[in-house]
Amino acid sequence: MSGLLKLQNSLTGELEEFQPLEEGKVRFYSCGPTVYDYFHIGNARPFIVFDGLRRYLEFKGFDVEFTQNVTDLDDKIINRAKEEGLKPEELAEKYAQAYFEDLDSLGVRPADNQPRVTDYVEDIIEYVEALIEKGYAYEIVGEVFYRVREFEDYGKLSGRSIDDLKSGARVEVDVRKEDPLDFALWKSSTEDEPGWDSPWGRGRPGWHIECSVMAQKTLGETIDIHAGGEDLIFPHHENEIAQAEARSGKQFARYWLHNGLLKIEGEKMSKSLGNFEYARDVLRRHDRETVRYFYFSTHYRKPLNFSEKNLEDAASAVDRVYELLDRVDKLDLVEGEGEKPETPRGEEFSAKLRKLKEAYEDEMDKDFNTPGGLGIIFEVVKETNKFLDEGRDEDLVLARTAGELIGTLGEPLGLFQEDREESIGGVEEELMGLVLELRNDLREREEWDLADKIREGLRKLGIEIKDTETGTDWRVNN
RNA sequence: GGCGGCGUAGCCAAGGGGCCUAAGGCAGGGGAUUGCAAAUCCCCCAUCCCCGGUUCAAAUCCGGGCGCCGCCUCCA
Repeated sequence: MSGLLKLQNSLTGELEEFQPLEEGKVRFYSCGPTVYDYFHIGNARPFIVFDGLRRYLEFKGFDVEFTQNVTDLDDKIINRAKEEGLKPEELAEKYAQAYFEDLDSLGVRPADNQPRVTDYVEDIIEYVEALIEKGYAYEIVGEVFYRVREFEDYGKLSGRSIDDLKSGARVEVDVRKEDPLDFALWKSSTEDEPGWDSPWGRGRPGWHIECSVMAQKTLGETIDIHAGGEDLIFPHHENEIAQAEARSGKQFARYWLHNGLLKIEGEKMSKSLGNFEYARDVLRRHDRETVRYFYFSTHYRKPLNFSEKNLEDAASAVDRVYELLDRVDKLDLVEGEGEKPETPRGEEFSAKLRKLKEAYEDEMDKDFNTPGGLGIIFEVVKETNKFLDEGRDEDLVLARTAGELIGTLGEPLGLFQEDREESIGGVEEELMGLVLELRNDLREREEWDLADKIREGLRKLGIEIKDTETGTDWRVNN
């Protein structure tokens, strides 16, 4: 019987035990991108982190239905399309494609539902009509606004009152609105802007409505988890709550989760500041597991500083695990043998593995504490190395159990899942075999100078070799 | 100005009243192993931002500083 997962709920500000509305089934919505550009490495944080949480929920045995929207209709898209000389829908399609590619490169599993705003315009119109009917929205010459004062709980997520907001408001006042804080549900479109016919004339949805609609359409009126970057708390998520709860009269999302922002040189990474780097560019320098490790090495709610040094450290850390996994593979252990330890040291090792697995879950259950979980994985690595250093006996197969455990514990993080066997293949592969064979002949004759010269030469070519009890291994460094 | 958060080793980062004589990773130093490397193992490397207070006991709670960050405007 595993423990209960606890999550820090932004709505209550407390660490709460996670219980889905329906036993065993989790309805999970995470804010997706507006596809007007490639996403940057800061945008990637929620994608990776909540992909991780989704996987961990499954690890815990939940059936998870996961929705992540694609906002393919927005003013930013319209503006960007003009710059690139494309139609808005062409531009959106281009970057939606890129988004899926980049997610795949990052090892993010596709969501179960990936609704696009343009497919939900009819639903949005109906939704807005319902809000008008209930008195939560009003039309002014072709535009519809949400009546913030009408929604009693307005501000409950971001912890502010309407009056606080007004005093600090930097919003330019639209004189037509009843209240400066009222926000657009529907905007009118000019001839050259994308538009749909509606009861209020030709227009398009406002900024926040799409998430409420698509979340509820795909997952139901009350969802379990709603997640996104902490910069979305206000106004985006606050407005989503206002729309959704006004319409359904029910709680919209039971657990609100927010990830901390990625910083670069101490400042938030953002498109408007221009201090960002595209995820796809980072992936040219670092492999996906390095990038994932980097994100999971800090708790998801905390700010995280992006730097090349941090990524390099992450790469070294990931390598340490693969060294061990590789070491286990090289043992050529037979499948299906040795489930039960036969020696005292085997017993002991086995018991340690069981304890570490529990410890991992204990850590991860504390608000998805991935740094804690990673710490445990490294303890498995150390224990297994020690176990192997002690020598070979009939319990050696337990090393395979340990290797599998690392795969199991790494799965929610999308780490340690790769088969890192180098196979550059073909002639090169055979050439390497020949070179190493020759070098080993030299070593046998104790012609160290020549053997070392070969090693050094290979190193300069980016090929690292190491001599082990079982032969000489090599790998290409990028 | 309002609201929220953060400050732990050279760097990254868990811990959140006693099991902390503070996990884990990276880097560094010493040792074992090795022909030498690499990998691995062992050892070393932190008065937990400052000042007060509560308590038998505080990195952990409270108060006050100082510093940093986010939101209040499109933003993950």
